[in-house]
Amino acid sequence: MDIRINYSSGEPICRQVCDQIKLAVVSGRLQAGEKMPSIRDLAQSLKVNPTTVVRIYNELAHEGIVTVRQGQGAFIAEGAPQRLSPQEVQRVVGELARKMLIEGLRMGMSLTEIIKTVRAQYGEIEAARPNPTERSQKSA
Amino acid sequence: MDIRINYSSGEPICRQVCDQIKLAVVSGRLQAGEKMPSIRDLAQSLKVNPTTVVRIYNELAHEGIVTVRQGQGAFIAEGAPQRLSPQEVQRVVGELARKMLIEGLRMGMSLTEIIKTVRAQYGEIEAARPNPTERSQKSA
Amino acid sequence: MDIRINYSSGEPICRQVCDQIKLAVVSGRLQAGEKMPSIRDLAQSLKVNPTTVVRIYNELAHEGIVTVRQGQGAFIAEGAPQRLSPQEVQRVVGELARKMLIEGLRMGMSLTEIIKTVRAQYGEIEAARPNPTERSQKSA
Amino acid sequence: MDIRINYSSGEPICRQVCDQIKLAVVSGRLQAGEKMPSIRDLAQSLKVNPTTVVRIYNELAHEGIVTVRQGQGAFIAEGAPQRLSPQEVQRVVGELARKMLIEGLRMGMSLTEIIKTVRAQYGEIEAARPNPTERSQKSA
DNA sequence: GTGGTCTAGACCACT
DNA sequence: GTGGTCTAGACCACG
Repeated sequence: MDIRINYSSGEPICRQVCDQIKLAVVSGRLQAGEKMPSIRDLAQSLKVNPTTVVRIYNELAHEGIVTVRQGQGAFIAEGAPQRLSPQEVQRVVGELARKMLIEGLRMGMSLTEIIKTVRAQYGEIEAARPNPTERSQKSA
Repeated sequence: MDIRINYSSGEPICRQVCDQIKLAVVSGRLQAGEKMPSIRDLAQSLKVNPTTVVRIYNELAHEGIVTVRQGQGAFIAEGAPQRLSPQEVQRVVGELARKMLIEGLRMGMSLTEIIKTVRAQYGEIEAARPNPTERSQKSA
Repeated sequence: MDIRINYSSGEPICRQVCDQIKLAVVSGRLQAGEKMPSIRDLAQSLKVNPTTVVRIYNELAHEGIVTVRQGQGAFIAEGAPQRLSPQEVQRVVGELARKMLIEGLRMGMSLTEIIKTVRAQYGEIEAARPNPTERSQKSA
Repeated sequence: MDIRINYSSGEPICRQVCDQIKLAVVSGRLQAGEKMPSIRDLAQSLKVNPTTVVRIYNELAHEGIVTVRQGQGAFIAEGAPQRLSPQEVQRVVGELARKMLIEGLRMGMSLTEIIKTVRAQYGEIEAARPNPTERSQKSA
């Protein structure tokens, strides 16, 4: 799964792990229907308490990212189509955008530079996406 | 000061206030050298605990945004509030951009829509900025 | 708060408590903005573990029923307008309706009787609603 | 048998299957005396663990919906599957109605809309019922 | 004082 | 085996 935890960042472990799993889903590294490690296995590999993983899977299930099947395990959910209303989506992303802008502008970046950074991050997410049909192409 | 607190967002109050003060600085509403309200005044106007304001001023001082002069109060710092190296700036903003992208993409937005949202938020920030060509006007 | 827990029903404690709080909210017994008991207090009065109450408040916050303010406590949320899309609402209620119908029909009730039961339950919820302006009227 | 399992709803599989069999009984698709599939057949067609089917038949037998005859298999029970007193029936359905109402009202639906949803669900159940005037037709 | 997170370990239901 | 819930108690951040 390649999840890395920064124990000294102050950010809660469960948030870190959730974010990395979300990223893996968005970038396509985790495909819909794919089975997640069991709570006990993931807890062991991350060296955290099983109940912490329980919370992680719970939160992801709440957000519609994984679905949990009793006795079988957790699985990446099939495309979660619009659980939230479009206004909510807009509001959530708008808030994150504002936060990013405040920090960037405060530290002297221009809007253009910030958007360039956004595009660069998007490129990284896309680059992580497995492209099974064109694996050998490097700079397409 | 026009600081608005969202008590129900789950985001710590001190963080909200810090962010809005930073925003006021980058948008030019607060000019270098300007005096900040006293701790007890700000606490009263924001209806928060004075110790919370203490923490806010401490954090802002730590980030180089205000300077506290013993017995005189807190002032917006003169120097550019840019303590971090360009790489650090890039890293911080990049991280915020990634979080925004992950949420937006996950909820079905395209890169184009997300960037549109960023521009819209930037517009709102700019709208709050006092018009630089009419600096000398006091009560416009 | 008048919350009663049935320890032998097999239904999880947190679900029971959540349901009763939701009921109190829709019936108006708990008003928007009202303060909930602190985690420790509620835990003590319900004689459950504080972490169980943490889970309860967490879930209610996730559903937009309460808002939690760090260091201040939990409060009934101001009217949560349409967090879910109308289709989701329809789906959720439809599922609950179907379940009720299956049980009722299986046990020999007619659609008419079932709907009568629904109306009766609605009456009970309404009856529990505090009516501050017409308190003395009995059978209005 | 036309049983559909929603693996991602979080509801236990055994409960889902039980409910659908009950539904088939009340809607007349399964007639009294009719033979149920063998445990291993049903397990295979539903792609679930045989022990899950064992539990399902046990639960249905316990509720008086099927009767298990040693060495012959399970059959839909002859007598009306009404074990509970009218008061009990009222209580069970009332509880389900209340839960439905709480969710619906909380999400902004009116009583009228909720009852409309109930009728719509009833319509779907009726649509699945084989036409009683054409009972003798086998392959209609 | 408030809630948030994490650990540790128990017991249960489901597959 | 799987996840779900609950208890017990620690430590931290926020107000």
